[in-house]
Amino acid sequence: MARNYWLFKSEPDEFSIRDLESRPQQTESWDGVRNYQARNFMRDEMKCGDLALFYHSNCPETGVAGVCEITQESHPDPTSWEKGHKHYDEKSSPDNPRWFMVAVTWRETFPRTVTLEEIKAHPKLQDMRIVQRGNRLSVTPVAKAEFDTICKLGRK
DNA sequence: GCCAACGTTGGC
DNA sequence: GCCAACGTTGGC
Repeated sequence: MARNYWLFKSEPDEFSIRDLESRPQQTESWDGVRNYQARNFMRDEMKCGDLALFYHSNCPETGVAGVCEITQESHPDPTSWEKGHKHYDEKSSPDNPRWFMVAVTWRETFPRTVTLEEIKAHPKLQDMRIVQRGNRLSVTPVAKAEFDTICKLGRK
């Protein structure tokens, strides 16, 4: 089975690729996703071994900062039933979880960020959801060719 | 900080 | 099931 490719958005003030790199085993649960489409991608389609672009949003240099790998497939997100948690949802419970998360492991931080501006200007990256107006999904699928193109840009 | 775009909620 | 109101996202 071919692996799939993804893009994960995160505000670096909250959680950056450097944060992931410095976690134990360089691994962290991607909790807090509260959007059904993004949840369904994680729950139904992500497999161990899939690779993901780590995108920094809402910051001085928005763009792809590196790569991580899905190392644990989806399971219920316990922060969803933790009262007082920022992402608490009263309709989610251990018996009937509404939200799911995967775990990701750091793979590389690019020597330079591939900026949104650059992605928007690149002829091969025009179909990426990140360049489409008003796109707010925090987890999106990416084509292998797009993934490879971005890695090439980030590594040089 | 602004504001357009979007997803969700809830009254009807 | 419609849709207006609302809250959030995220580029700028």
